[in-house]
Parts: sequence; C-alpha cells; structure tokens
Amino acid sequence: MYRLKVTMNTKAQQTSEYIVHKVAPIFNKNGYYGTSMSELETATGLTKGAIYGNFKNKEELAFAAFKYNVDRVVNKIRDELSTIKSPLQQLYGLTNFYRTYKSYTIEYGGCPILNIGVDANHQHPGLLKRVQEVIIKLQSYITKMIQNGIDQHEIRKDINPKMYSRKIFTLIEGAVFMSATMNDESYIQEIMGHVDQIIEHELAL
Amino acid sequence: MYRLKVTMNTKAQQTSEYIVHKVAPIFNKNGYYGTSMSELETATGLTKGAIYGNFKNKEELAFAAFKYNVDRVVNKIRDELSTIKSPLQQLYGLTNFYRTYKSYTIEYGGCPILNIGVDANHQHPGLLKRVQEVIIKLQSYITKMIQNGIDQHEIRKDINPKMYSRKIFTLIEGAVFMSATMNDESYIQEIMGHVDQIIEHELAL
DNA sequence: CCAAAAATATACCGATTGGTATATTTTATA
DNA sequence: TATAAAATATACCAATCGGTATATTTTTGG
Repeated sequence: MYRLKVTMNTKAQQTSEYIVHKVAPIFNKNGYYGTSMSELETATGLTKGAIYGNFKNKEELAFAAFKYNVDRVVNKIRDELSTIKSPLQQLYGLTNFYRTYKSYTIEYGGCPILNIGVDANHQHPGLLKRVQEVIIKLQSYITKMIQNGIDQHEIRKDINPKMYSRKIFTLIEGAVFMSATMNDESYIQEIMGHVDQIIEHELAL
Repeated sequence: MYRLKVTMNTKAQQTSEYIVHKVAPIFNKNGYYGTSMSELETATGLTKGAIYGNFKNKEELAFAAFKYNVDRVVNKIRDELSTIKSPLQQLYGLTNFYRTYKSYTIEYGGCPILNIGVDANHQHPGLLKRVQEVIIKLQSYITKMIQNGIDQHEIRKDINPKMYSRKIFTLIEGAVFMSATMNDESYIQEIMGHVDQIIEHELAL
C-alpha cells in the first residue's frame, strides 16, 4: 500500500517533470496565449490525453513552466554565490553571473522574469502575480547581501540596502531586455561594468 | 478626376487612421498573437469587411499599430525637447519626460518598445526588426544630443557619446519594465534620478 | 503470469481563429 | 437626383483553439 503510492507518485512525478522540462522553453518564448496545446504535444511527443492526465489545464502547465524556468536561474545564482564568503564579493559574483546570462538562458528562451512579466501584464493576472513574487524575492536576496556587507563592515553603513537592491535589479533587467531585443550581448557586459562601478564607488568602504 | 482621387484617399485615410487609433492599444497590450480580429471588431465598432477593406491583413495592422504607438511617444519627446536649446538641458528634459512616461503611455497600454520587443522576439521577426530600428533611431538621437553637448562645451570631450547613449537608454527601459511589471512608478523615479546623476557627474563639465 | 489500476492514445466537442466572396449600404460626382 | 463607385456588412470558409469522454496500452502488485 505504502510502496504502491510511492511508486505511483514517482512515476507520475517523473512524467510531469519531463513535460515541464519540454514545455518550459515554449511558454517562455511564446507566452501564455502564444503557446498552443498542439505545440506542446509535438514538443513532448505525447498526446493531450497524457498531458491533461498530469496537469489540470493549460494554466497549471504555464505556472509549472514559469516556476521551472525561474528555479533554474535562481538555483544557478545560489550555487555560484554559495562558495563566496564576502558579501561584497557576492555582489560582484552576481554581476559575473549575469555576464553569462544570455548564453545560459538562451536555450530556455531567455529571461523568464522579463518574458512572462511583459507577456502576463495585460494577459494573465495569475502569472503576473507570480512574476512579481519572484522579483520581490530576488530583490530581498540582494538586499540581504548588502545588509550583510554593512554588518561585516565591507559596505558603507549610510547607504540604503533596499534602494540599491532595487536599482541594481532594475539595471540588470534593462540590460537583459536590450541584449535580448537587439540580440547583442554587449549591453549586458556594459551595464554589468556599470553595476560593478556602483558597487566599488558607492557601496564599498 | 484629380479631386475625386484626393477625396477617396482622404476618406480611406481617415477610416484607416481611426482603425489604427482604436486598435493600437490592443496590439500593444496583448501582442500579435494575443490580439484577435474579433476584438478589433468590437473595439472599432466595425466589421471584418471594413477592417480588411482598409488593411491587407492582420500583420499590416500590427505594423501600423506599432508605428502609431511609437510615433506618439517620439513626437512627444521631440515636442518637449524642441524648446530646449542646451544639449545638457535636453538630456535632463529626456529624464523628465520619462518621469511622466507611465501616466502618459498607460492609456495606450504601456511602452511599445518594451511590449512589442519582448512579444515579437520569438513570435514575429518582422515586428522585431521594426522595434530594433526604433531603438537604433532613439539611441542615435541621444547620441547626437551628447555630441552636441561636447561641441558646445557643455559635456566632457573625453566621453563616448554612443556608449553613454546605449547606457542611458538601457537604464530607461529597465525602469520602464520594472514600473510596468511591479505597477510601481517609483522605479522610474529612482532610475531617472540615477541618470540625472550620471549626466551631472560623468557627462557635464 | 494475471488482474486491477494507472497512464496514455484516440476521437471527438463547441468555440474561435484569420480570412474571403458577395451582398448591401454609403458616398461622391455628373 | 440618378448612378457609378467606394466602403461596409453579412455570411461563410477551413483550420485551430482548449478541453474531455472513452478506448487502449502500459505498469503495477499479488
């Protein structure tokens, strides 16, 4: 009985994960209404019967796809910064992460925050809310890094961590947008250099 | 004969302009595939027969709508800056324009460069190309302002006009994205303050 | 290996998609 | 004001949309 349930969950979970993995880049590239179920059939090699057996409807699939794309990015950031002790160096590590962001995200269709943020804004309130939650989470993550820097006497204590977190994140997303739209990575490189300057001349002691 | 042709063109042009005016915010908000012809029927109060009598197909309508939205923004910028003589003050005028950007564009569904840039990226190459052309045009517009500032000894001659134009434009679009996605104008206000600081401390003599 | 159950495939649903041929109405000129 | 032409409305097209009921296949535990 117990093992039966575990096996079922594992199998179902595996198929669900496979579907999300295949479907995530399509939702990311084409947005909610730009993605059709028939596309997802060909992408997964499965039929609607199989897909709808694992997900209630298209909306649930889109939620799962967005979470998958975001988790992939966030976990990569966490991994890269986890080895860095110094909060100040963690900030530099963040800009370094985004220096390789385009090549890292291109196979998944670009930045999910930018893509779904714009797509969902006038189209799907539920998705937009999830984007906003992710942005708040990432901003508070940066805020904590700055606050740690202040606490460890690496960053000036008179600066406002939340304000700088918002500013840095906004610069990053602007660069991500320009790189994607102009298909030109140099935008990201230039803005990351600019953020490094802010870290060095405005934040660091 | 001559007058007949003029009258026809005028009438057709009026209806076309009316359609584009009504249709532009919808394409801007919902993107190309997110916009349906039936929506456009109800928005214009016209039938498909009338719409397709004035536009070849949906694609031509989307092109016209994008041009309409962009021209509206660009003409407003030109108007506001045309009264300013000093190139340096023109740059401040640009940041001031974007301080009211959200309230100015909200009734037309937000920034067309951001919206269509993201929407068209994986969906409609023809539209994406038009977005890229507009970005290049605006950037060279800013570049010229900076170059004029150098020529008129208001801006340091050792700075790179094109590089700063790219940077300023990227900061603006990042702020536009964050304001739209988080529904929070303060992002634009903060980043425009940041751009003002760049103008004051890095560009100005 | 067999039977029950879980997972997937098939075949279909009504609604909507972009687009068009034709009928009707409006407009403009003689 | 009559008439030709231009503009708009009507009615329709095949294709596709998201979704579902049911048949079939695969997997599972005894």
